[in-house]
Order: sequence, then structure tokens, then C-alpha cells
Amino acid sequence: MPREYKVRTKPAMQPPHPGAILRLDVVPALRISIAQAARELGVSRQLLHGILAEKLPVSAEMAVRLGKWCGNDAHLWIALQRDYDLWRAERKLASRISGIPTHEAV
Amino acid sequence: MPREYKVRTKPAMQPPHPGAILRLDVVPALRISIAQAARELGVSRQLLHGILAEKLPVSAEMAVRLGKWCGNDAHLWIALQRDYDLWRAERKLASRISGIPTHEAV
DNA sequence: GGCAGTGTCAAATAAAAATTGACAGATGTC
DNA sequence: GACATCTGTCAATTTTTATTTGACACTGCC
Repeated sequence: MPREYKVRTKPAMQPPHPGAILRLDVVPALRISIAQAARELGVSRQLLHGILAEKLPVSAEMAVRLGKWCGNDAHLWIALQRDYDLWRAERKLASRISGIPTHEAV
Repeated sequence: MPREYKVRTKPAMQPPHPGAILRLDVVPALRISIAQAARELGVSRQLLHGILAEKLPVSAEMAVRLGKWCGNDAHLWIALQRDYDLWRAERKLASRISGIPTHEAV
């Protein structure tokens, strides 16, 4: 009787949305209202709300604003977003990528 | 007579567009036509041309395709693109960014 | 001459990013 | 109680980005 194995190719762990870091760590630490933060960042209140609710992405420009605003490199924010995007894209394309051949010569 | 100093805050070196890596390294190494590559990747020929010409970005989905196609992690491609995007965003927002206050408490 | 490829263009679509205006509800304060 | 400010969410809209399609002139090759 051949045994079945489940092959795990990827950790399949969902990376955090940058909004989660902002919501759970940054905003509480700064003790600032969302409305005020949006004003300081120079974006609409709704955009910031959307990011905090993990419904809108941190764009490159937003990452630059956040970097200046909380004094840490913009790379942090865009890296978080990028990992999140990649994770979603992998799942979205899962069926289609199997049709793409792999060239090992690189 | 007070002397003037030029302050360099950032390396200001433009990161490469992922299209440059594809065009200079990957495609020559694989010895494949652009048209054929586009077919294998499942995207339009013009989109691939645009990326190779550094006029169109490597999206998250495109990074996944490229990762599968040339056997290296999709992270490489999206990291290249995001560094490029960030570099452009920093320059685009340079004037507006100075108006954003910095909170050091993070 | 016909086939495959190249690089670029314009037009069209589709999808994503961001703004504006509105709403009901919470909380504080004078 | 009325005012101001904030909250979270909604819908409509605008702007921007990503991608496709179709076309064009040109090149190289059997």
C-alpha cells in the first residue's frame, strides 16, 4: 500500500500587511489620531484608513511619506508591502504558473 | 569668508531597472527570442518589450512569472522593481517630503 | 516571396490608487 | 444641549498604471 505524502513547497505563511504594523505598533506608540496623521502625511484620511484596515496598499510614494513621518527608512514599508503583494500574486497565479517552463541556465 | 559645503544625504545612485538585468543577463544567457519568451511567460510581446526597454515595471504577477521562468525566486525581481520605484518616488516627492514632520518615538 | 522576429506606435481595456463628499455614531468640552 | 473633533465606512469619481490588441516598417533567413 503506497503511502501518500503531502509535499510542502512553500512555508505558506501569510506575510503581514504594512497596515497591521502601522495600526498595532506605530500609531499607538505615537499616540496620534488617524485624522491628524493623515494631515501630517499629506494624504486623505480615507486612504490612511484603508491602509490601516489592510484594504489598500502602501504605494512607493506612501512608503516615502511613512519613512519620513516615522523616521525609519522607506525601504521597510515597501518591503512589507512587496512581500504581501508577492504572496497574493503567487496564490492568484498558482494555476497558471505551472504552465510556465523553467530555464535553469541562469 | 564662510565656506560652502555640499551635504550629501543619500548615495543618489540610481538602482537598475529589472528590465536591464533581463535584457543584459537573462535573455542572452538563455539564447531565446523575445517573442518566444513572451509566449512562454504567458504575456504579450509588447509588455515584455516594454519591460526590457525599462519603460514598463515588473508587477508582482510578472515577478512570479519571471521567478518560475528563470528558476530564481520571484523576490529578486520584485525587489529590483521596488528599489527602482522607491528611488523615483523619493525624487518625485522631494519637495513635498520636507513638509512631513518626523516622529522619533518609533 | 513567405515566415519569424524586432522594435515601436496608438487605441482600447481593465485594474489599481487616491480623492472627495457624505453619513451615523462616539467622545469630549464649554 | 450645542459645538467641535474624531471614527469607520460607504459610494462616486478622477487619475494613474498595467496590459492587451492591432498595426506598421524593417531585418534576416531558407
